[in-house]
Amino acid sequence: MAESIQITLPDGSTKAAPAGIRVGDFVKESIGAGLAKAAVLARFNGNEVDLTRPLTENGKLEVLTSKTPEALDTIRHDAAHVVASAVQKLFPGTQVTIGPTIEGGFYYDFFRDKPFTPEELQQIEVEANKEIARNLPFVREEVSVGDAIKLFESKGEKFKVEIIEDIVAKGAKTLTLYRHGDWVDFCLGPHGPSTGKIGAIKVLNTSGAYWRGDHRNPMLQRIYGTAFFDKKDLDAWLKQQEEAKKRDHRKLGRELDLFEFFPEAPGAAFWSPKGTVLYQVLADRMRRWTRENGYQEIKTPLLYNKALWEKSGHWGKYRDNMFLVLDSETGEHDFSLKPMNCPSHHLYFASRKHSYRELPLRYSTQDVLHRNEASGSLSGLTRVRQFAQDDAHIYCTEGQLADEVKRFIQLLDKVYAAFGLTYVAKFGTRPPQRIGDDALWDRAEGALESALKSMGIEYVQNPGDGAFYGPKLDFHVKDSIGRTWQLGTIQADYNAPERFELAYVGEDNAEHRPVVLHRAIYGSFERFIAILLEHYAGAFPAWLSPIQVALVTVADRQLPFAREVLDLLRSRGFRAELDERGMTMNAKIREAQLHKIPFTLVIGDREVEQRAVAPRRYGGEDLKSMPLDAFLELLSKEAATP
RNA sequence: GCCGACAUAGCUCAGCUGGUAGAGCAACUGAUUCGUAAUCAGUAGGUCCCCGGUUCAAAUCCGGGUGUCGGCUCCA
Repeated sequence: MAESIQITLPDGSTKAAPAGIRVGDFVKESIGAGLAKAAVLARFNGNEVDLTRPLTENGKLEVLTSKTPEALDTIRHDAAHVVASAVQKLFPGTQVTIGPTIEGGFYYDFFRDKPFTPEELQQIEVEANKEIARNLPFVREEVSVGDAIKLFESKGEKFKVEIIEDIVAKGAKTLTLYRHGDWVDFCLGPHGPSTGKIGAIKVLNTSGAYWRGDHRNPMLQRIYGTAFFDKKDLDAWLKQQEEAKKRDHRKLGRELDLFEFFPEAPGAAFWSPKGTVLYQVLADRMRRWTRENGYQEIKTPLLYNKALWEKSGHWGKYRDNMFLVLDSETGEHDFSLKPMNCPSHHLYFASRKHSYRELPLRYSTQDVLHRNEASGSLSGLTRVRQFAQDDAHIYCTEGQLADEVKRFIQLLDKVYAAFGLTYVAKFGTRPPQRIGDDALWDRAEGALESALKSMGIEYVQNPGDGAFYGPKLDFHVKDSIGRTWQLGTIQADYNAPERFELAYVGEDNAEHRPVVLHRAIYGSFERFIAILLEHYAGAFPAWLSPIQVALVTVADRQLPFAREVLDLLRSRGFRAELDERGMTMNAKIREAQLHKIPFTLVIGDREVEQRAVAPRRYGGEDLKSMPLDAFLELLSKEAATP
C-alpha cells in the first residue's frame, strides 16, 4: 500500500493521491482528462516540474496549460532541443553548448568548423519537423556528475563537459539529463511531455556568438528559432515581425527624408532640412526642460590634448574608442575628439572656487561627441560614431545625492511621458572591480534605490553592472523589433572628483569633495530620434513634425490666396509648405499623407471666397472648411509644445 | 573587431546555369486646372560598390577591400 499525500489545487481544494504518482497521471485521475491533455508542465510548491515527475510529498500543484506563458517558454526550450538533435543528426561531429529561450523564441549555440548555410538551416527545420511529427516523449533522468561527464566525454562534447565541471566546482553532485528519441542533453528542465506539443517551429537565422560571451573564446554558431503551439500563432507572429519592419527608423528615415548615411562617413548621420528641424525642436525643448530645472548650459571644446584624457583616465581605459588626432608639430597623436563631456565639465568646474551655497551645480551641454565604435556594431541611428547627448553633470554634496537623483527621475519621467514612451529602469550595482570602500557604495546605492522607491518606480536589479566609479540607473526603451536600447542614465561618480581635485568650500570654511552625477534623458539625440520614429511610426505629433501643414490648391488659380495663407502660417511660427507643382490635387494630398504631415489644407474657390481653409488630418479625417482664424486656433492648440 | 548575408537608375526591385542591363515610382518637358490617397503623353537617367584575377567574353565565377544588414563583443 503506497502512502498517501495531499495535493492542494489552486481553487483551494485538496485531493489525496498515492505517493510517487506522476504529475500527469494525478491530473488525469483526480482532475480530468481534458486538463491532462492540455497540460504542458506544472508548478509544484513554486517550482516548475515536468508532467512525468513523481509527487512524493504534500504540496500545492498548479497545472500550466498551453495558454500560459510558462508553457510557451517550455515548448520553445523543447524546440531548442529538437533543433540541436536535428543538427547533430544532419551534421555529425557538431558539438552542442547551450540553448536557452529568449523573448520571442530560442537559440542554440553549436561548435563546428564552418557556419551553417541558409540551405542547411532549411534542412534543419525539415529535420526538426520530422522529430516533432514522431511525437517523442521527453524523458528526465537524474545521474551523478561523474556519469554525466563520462557520457559527454564519450560523445566528444567538450563544451558540455566544461559546463558540468563548472557546476561540479559549485558543489553539484547530481544533475539531470533530458532525452527525446536517442538524443540526450544535460539540462535543468522542465520540458513538455513530448516533441509533439510543439505545434509550429521556425528556424530563423544564424550568427556567430562567442563561447560564454567572451570575445577571447572560440566562436560558436548560433541558430535562432521560434516555436508556438499553433501554426496560426507562428504566422501571426511572423506577420507582426513584418509589420514591425515597416516602422524601422532606417526605412522611415528615408521615406520621410530625415537623415542619410554615406559610406564616406560610416556611423555619422547627415541630417536633411526636415531631420534638422526635428533635431532642433528636440534640442530646444530639452534646453527648456533643463533650464526650468536649474541647469546651466555651457559649451566646451571638441578637441583636447592628452593631458586631459590622462587626468580623466580615458587615455588608459578608453583610448581604443577615441578618435585620436595627429598634431603635425609633434608628429604624435596627442589630441583626441571628445567621446564624453565629463572631463571638460570637470575642468571647468575646477577652474574656480565653489561655495556650498552654489550646490547642486548643474552644467548641461549638447555638444557633438565621437566614439570609435566597433565597425560591426554600427546600426542606423541607434548605434553611431558621432552623436550628441543631452548631457549634464550635477555637482552636489553627498547629502544632496538622493534628492538630486529623485529630481532627475522626476524630470525624466515627465519627458518620457511627453512622448508617450514607457521605459524600464535598471539599477546597476557595484561591480567586482571598483574604487571606494563598501560604506561609500552602500551610501551611493542607497541614494539611488531610495529615489526609485520613494517615487514608486519599478526597476530591475542589474547586479554588478554599475560603473567602476559608482552605481547607476539606466532607462531602457524598446525599438520596433523588440530590441531594447538604453536612453536615459544617471550615474554617481566618486572617482572623477578625486582625479580632478574638485572641491567646494563648506559651511565650516574647509574644502570638501563634491559627488558628481552624470546624467542624460534622451541619451543621445540620434538614438532618441530613432526610437521616436519607431514609436510614432513616423507620424509625429504636430509639435515635432518637421512639416506641420501642407497646403494644396484645387487649381492654380487659388495659388495667390494659398501663398498668403502660407506666409501667415510661417509668420506665426508654424512649419508649412505649399506645393506649387503641376500635379493634381489628389496626387498632392496623397503625397502629404505619405509624408505623414499632420494637417493638409485644401484650398479651392470656396475657401478663397470665404478666406477659409479645409483641413484634413493625417489619416484622412476631413475637418471641412473653416475660417482661417479657426484653423490657426486649432493648430496652435495641437502643435503646442508639451 | 569576430561570424554570416547582402550591395544593379534618386527609391523599391527584376536580370535562369557567364554573351557588355530592365520595370514601377520619383525627376525633367509638354498637355491637363481637377474638391480630399497616384491625370495623360513623351524625355532623360546606370564605371551593375571599389580593386585585382579566371575567361574569347564577367552585373553574373574567384580573391581582396569598403559599406550596409542580422547577431556576438561593447555601448548613449
